[in-house]
Amino acid sequence: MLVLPVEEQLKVITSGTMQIVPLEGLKEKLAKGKPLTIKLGVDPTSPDLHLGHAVPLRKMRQFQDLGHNVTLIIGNGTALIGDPSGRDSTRPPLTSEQIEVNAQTYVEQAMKILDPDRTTVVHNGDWIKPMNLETMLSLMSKFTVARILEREDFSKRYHNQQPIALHEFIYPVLQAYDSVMIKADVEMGGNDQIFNLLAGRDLMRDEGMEPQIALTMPLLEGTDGVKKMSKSYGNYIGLTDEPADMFGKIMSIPDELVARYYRLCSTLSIDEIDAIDASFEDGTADPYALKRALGRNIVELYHGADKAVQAEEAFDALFKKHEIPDDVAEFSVEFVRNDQGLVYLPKLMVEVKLSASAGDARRLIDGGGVKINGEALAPKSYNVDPDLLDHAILQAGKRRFAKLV
RNA sequence: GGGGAUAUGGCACAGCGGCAACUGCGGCGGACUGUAAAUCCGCUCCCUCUGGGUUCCUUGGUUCGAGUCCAAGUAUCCCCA
Repeated sequence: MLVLPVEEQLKVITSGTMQIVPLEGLKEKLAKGKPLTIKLGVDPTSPDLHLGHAVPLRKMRQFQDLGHNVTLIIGNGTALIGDPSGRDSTRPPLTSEQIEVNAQTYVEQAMKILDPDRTTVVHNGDWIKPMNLETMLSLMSKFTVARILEREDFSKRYHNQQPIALHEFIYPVLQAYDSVMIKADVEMGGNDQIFNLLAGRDLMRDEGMEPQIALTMPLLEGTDGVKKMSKSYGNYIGLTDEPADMFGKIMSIPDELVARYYRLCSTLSIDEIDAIDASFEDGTADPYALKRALGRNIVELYHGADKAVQAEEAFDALFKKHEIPDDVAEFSVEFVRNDQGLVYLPKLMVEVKLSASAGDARRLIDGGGVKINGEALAPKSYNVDPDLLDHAILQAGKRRFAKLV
């Protein structure tokens, strides 16, 4: 299976990667001609994966396609700490049950990208939880506080006078220990993981093993085009997002990000991606067409070809023709009439989840952002005739709908 | 263990004792568009609202009135041990 020469493999492996430390070491490992063990550790802190999580997963898939093996480490042990990487505050702890549930959905979603036949899934709680204090202390003695404090996220928190809890310091130590346990050849991670990955190298060397190669992928920017994709920023594209939603979110990324998304998220070949890159470079690219094609590609990857076509059609209907989508969420509500027999709309909008509060709904109406059956409401028209609302479709802004039944 | 500093709405940063609280970012809505970017306008604690209610770490106190003053507590950071 492993027939490709080292240089050919490197072309695939280096596409889109941020750092490979050290590159020479990777070449040496590849030159042995044996399948390597590629490690990715994941903390099941959130049950939903997004395209940002998919970036390293896709790189792993490329490794698999080159004939290498992947070990996915479910961090049910390390999750007790919560990875401080890139964080500006301590993570809230999770319960074991939450972690189990999250881990399961994580693997389910990851397998949309990975090749299950070449993937091994292990739980680091298996060796972390039974660890005794002696082993623990011996591990911790291999790292110094100054070294750990070098990390940007820690030193930043330190200088910003934000708290760092003691247990957060041992996260990199435990992650490094995982590499020892599974004898990783390459550990992957987001670029914010570089410190943890290098800690793995140190510890492996300490244990007399050949140190792993650290390979990092860039952090994918979210739909706002600025901040890294993250659920808490609300700029994420979830792997389980509905096809139409996923397509729409991809369409809303800034043009500058299209080439990058192709590189990090699409299934196109390296050559095709290089060509797209080049077209952006020399200004011959058609960003709109390329973005649509990107949307199709990504939706197809996670939902299949049929859904991708439907998603694109639904997008056109909604945003080019301004049609009301046919899968609007339905609500059966009782109309509460006032003395004049009218219905107070703001309250109703809260009930059908179009608005967070009545006051918010009132402001939306005043701003001209509320429509009933496609008709915009005049400012201050908070009380409406119930006949108008009968089986009506309410719309808040451009994309939020609710159907009354 | 001793000394000092800080604590304001999603974030950042203001706030002579009369404030639902300056400003920036973010977010939402509208116009323009390719649901992009840029630009312009409006909104951004809750409430059927020309008004009412509840806020500025917590609890007490001073005061006609406190985010603003006092006391205690809590949390974080800094210096010393």
